[in-house]
Amino acid sequence: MVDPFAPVPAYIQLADALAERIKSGSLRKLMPIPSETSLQQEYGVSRGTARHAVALLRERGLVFTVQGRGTYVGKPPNA
Amino acid sequence: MVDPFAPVPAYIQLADALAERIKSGSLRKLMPIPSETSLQQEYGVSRGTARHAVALLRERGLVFTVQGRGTYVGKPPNA
DNA sequence: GCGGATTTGTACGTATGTATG
DNA sequence: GCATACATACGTACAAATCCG
Repeated sequence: MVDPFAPVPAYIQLADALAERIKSGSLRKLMPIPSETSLQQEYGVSRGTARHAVALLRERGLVFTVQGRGTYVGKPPNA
Repeated sequence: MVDPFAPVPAYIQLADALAERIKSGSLRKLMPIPSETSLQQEYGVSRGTARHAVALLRERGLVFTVQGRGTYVGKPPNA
């Protein structure tokens, strides 16, 4: 759960939490991370904030996203 | 003016239009690009879409942003 | 092929916080 | 104090892609 009163923005807290779950191995390579709506409920944030957090992970190269499928840990298999 | 019916998203149309204005020299280095609210009115999009477009230009290294000041063409003078 | 469910993508709106001038 | 501008966060709605029965 994200702390809405913390000085660090919710989307960063969420991104860090997910990065930790990946680093710890609880989310493994090529496995899907929770959907945006799941993150919304699990962490008590809006979908926009969840999307923002996932976008950060994408910029860091930790995950890749496929429309209609989901977001996965690691780098895209092909291309 | 952005075409909301075009297959290419509004924020990409806007980013491309701004990139063109920079490339053509109508927006010159270290000069501020129009504010988000200006872009909003000039191109008939919402502020969120204007912000999205500017974020793209930032990722491409075409502009840099200073909170409370504005967004400028080129790279940050210092640092 | 079709329809429904799921998931991400786009676009809009509003409110509030923070920083600068 | 006020105006401007960016940052964060919430909400809604619909589109597009995918998957499955």
